[in-house]
Amino acid sequence: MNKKLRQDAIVRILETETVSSQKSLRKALIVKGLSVTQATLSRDLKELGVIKTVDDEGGYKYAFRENRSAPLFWSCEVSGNLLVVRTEAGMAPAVAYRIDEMGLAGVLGTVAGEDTLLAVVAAGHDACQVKRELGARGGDPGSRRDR
Amino acid sequence: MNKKLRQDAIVRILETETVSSQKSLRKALIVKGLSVTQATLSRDLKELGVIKTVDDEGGYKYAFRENRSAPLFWSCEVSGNLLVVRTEAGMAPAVAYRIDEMGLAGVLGTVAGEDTLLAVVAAGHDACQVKRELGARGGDPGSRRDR
DNA sequence: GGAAATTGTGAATAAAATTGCATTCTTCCT
DNA sequence: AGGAAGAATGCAATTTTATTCACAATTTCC
Repeated sequence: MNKKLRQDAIVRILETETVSSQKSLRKALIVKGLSVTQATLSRDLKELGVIKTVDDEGGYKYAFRENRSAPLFWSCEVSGNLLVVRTEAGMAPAVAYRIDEMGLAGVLGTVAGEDTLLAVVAAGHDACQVKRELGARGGDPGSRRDR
Repeated sequence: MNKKLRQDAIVRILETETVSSQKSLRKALIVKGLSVTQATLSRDLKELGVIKTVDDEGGYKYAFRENRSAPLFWSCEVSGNLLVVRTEAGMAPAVAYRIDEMGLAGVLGTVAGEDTLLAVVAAGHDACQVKRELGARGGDPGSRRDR
């Protein structure tokens, strides 16, 4: 029952050392007292989303899958004819710009603070519908998950 | 000497189809009239920065390496005690925020427009040095290159 | 122009990764 | 506790990928 433990160790190793094969990763784990077969590593790496990439100039190197297309914003709530969109600190203006660019039907305009922006929905348009539109194009699927 | 041609074909194939092994990629190429060996594919893929990732739930899939950590800004020039940083449209405030966060020695503060920001360098500090510091942490290495 | 280096490629082979299967642990239920 | 169901893992076989070697084609330099 040391799967979690082992995978954590793998993450730590990949974060610090440069590993270019499952064989050498296995060696590194054994040093840490974790004995596994290469087969298990293959499964672990797949599970962890670890991929073999090209190390600038030369060899291969295991690394984490890039934060798959980072979400544009963190959340979006409706209040009356307003959409309240929360973003990463400092990103609100940029996100507002993006939303403007989208040209979503029903969005009259946006105003951005630092980490929050408001999008004003035109009368006769359903703010919730707009929210859905927006969500489909870049909302955070689930909560934050980086590495 | 159809290397370029072949690699272009590979790119096109990977963009449209889902490929999970070099063998099947080879088959796809042969269909297009391009005959190559797996060995060459291995080399091409490495060269193109194509990696084997995990296709959401289940199998493997070849894909392009993520735009390796997109550059924070496009350019940065020095004028006297000012750094003029150009960014993607709408991103200047966000980038300014990031630069503030970095806490670079010698940067007194930043002012952001839409796609340009100024960083004011304190007297007694070398703006060029600051620029270098900054460049090391997110400038665009060469020009834009997405896919 | 021609020798020398560089580049591109396939065939063969080595190395690495994945998978099927059997076995061992874990959980959960009754 | 007893035991079934499921998860985890090793081992072995297989598949897939990377690399080595040899040579042909191309480019680069006198």
